[in-house]
Amino acid sequence: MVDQQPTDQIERADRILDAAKELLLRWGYRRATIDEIARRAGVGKGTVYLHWRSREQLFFAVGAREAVAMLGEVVTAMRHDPQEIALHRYMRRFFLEAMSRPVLRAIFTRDAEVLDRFLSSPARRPLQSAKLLASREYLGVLADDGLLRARLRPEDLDYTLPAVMFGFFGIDPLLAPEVALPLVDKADQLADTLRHAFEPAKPPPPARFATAAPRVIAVFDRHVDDYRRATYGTATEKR
Amino acid sequence: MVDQQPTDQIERADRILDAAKELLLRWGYRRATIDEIARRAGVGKGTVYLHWRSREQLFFAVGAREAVAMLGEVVTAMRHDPQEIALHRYMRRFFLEAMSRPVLRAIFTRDAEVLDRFLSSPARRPLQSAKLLASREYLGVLADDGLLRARLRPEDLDYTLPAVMFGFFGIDPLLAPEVALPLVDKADQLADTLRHAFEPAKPPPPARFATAAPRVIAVFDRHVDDYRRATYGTATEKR
DNA sequence: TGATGACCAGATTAGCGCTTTGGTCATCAG
DNA sequence: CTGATGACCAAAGCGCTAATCTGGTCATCA
Repeated sequence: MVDQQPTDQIERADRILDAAKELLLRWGYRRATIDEIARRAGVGKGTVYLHWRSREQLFFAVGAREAVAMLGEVVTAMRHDPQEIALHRYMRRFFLEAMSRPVLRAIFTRDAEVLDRFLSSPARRPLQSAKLLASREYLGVLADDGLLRARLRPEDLDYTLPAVMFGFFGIDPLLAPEVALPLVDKADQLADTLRHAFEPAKPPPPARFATAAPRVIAVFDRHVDDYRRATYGTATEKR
Repeated sequence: MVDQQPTDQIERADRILDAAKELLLRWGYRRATIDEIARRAGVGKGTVYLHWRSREQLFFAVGAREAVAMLGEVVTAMRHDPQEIALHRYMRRFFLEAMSRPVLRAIFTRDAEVLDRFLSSPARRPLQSAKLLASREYLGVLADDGLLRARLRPEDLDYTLPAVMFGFFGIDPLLAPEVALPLVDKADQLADTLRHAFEPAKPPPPARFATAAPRVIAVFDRHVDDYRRATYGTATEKR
């Protein structure tokens, strides 16, 4: 921990992030101005720039904070039941969590109404990266412990897994309304698809999950830290 | 066959469609004007409207003609080797064919540069419909002949299959350049994914494909007819 | 010393003629 | 008489300018 931030700084950052999130969801990225965000957070505009380098970074932080919350749920579930580390279980939860959080849903469904030009902003990329979805380290642990299909190398998933996930996140507006499914059913379909496509045909013994779980959890804990730093960490950084 | 069109009418329609396709690919939907299309096809503007009700319908016909060509290849392959009717083989070919034909590639990758506001035109929908992708009838035949995974009903695929396909068609611009794959490798990944996700774990005996092939081919022949009619058929229809 | 908001340049929007274009139909050629 | 045409029209699109807004800075202040 190099530069732990004082609590009141974190609190102020949270107030600003709350205001930014609120305005983002109500008015969309374009109309959520720094002036209005600062006003609602009860701080001066300059103060916002004491926390984040730019408007883009501020909104990235909004997403990063949501990612922290989501991954927190994921890790909690994994601690409670090691089988949750299975790719299809993780992705099922990821899908449900992401779709239930308006900010993350906007990001993962690429909602142009909400995100507007933030969609094509480089600052958004880390929020949709392979790291957030399923990092190499995570997939490496699964592969090492026989939790992926035989002859499936982790790098095969670099292309294929994002393709499938992107499909499930984005397909809705393209389907006729009569094909609509409850969210949970979509998540189940996704889980089924991933399990058959990428996991061993016969379910691995529970012991194998127990073995792998600590390492998986360590990986995710690290990711959570990364995103938490990205949320608050720019304030004291040098330019 | 109610109103078979004279050959010279078909030829003229093809000339117009050629010009429309050329301009669509070179200039994009927005700038491909009816005037210029008519000029290049060597006909008066009014003549275009003797074939299609509107500009949108004309461009739909451009896509429908491509679909006919693509499905023609598919059917030919199926006649040559009954195993081609397998979902993963069909979709592999579909993906490769669609990605190799500029018009279809623009449609399936939702290329905004080329399609512009044709993207949100209702006339485009039948070109991306479940029918073109994998009709209920086709999936029904597969299910009846044991070519789908046990306990997988065709209607389960209504949502899931388009989701996966859409993902593979659309993921490219979202991935880091270093993850880029040759087209054929993407098609192979897609085929692998679909086979494991939706087909029986042990490959069905060849005889089963031979049995099912004629019915599958009949289904596709019907779809080809539908799209062919959609390509040329509006000329003599009443308003 | 940390917070602020007046300030500025550059980007965005609104207003407004001018041009382009999808679609029609009176006219004409064969 | 039939099928093809292009002049024509309303409406949408475009380019231009002036006026407004907003991200980001920094001198000033509590």
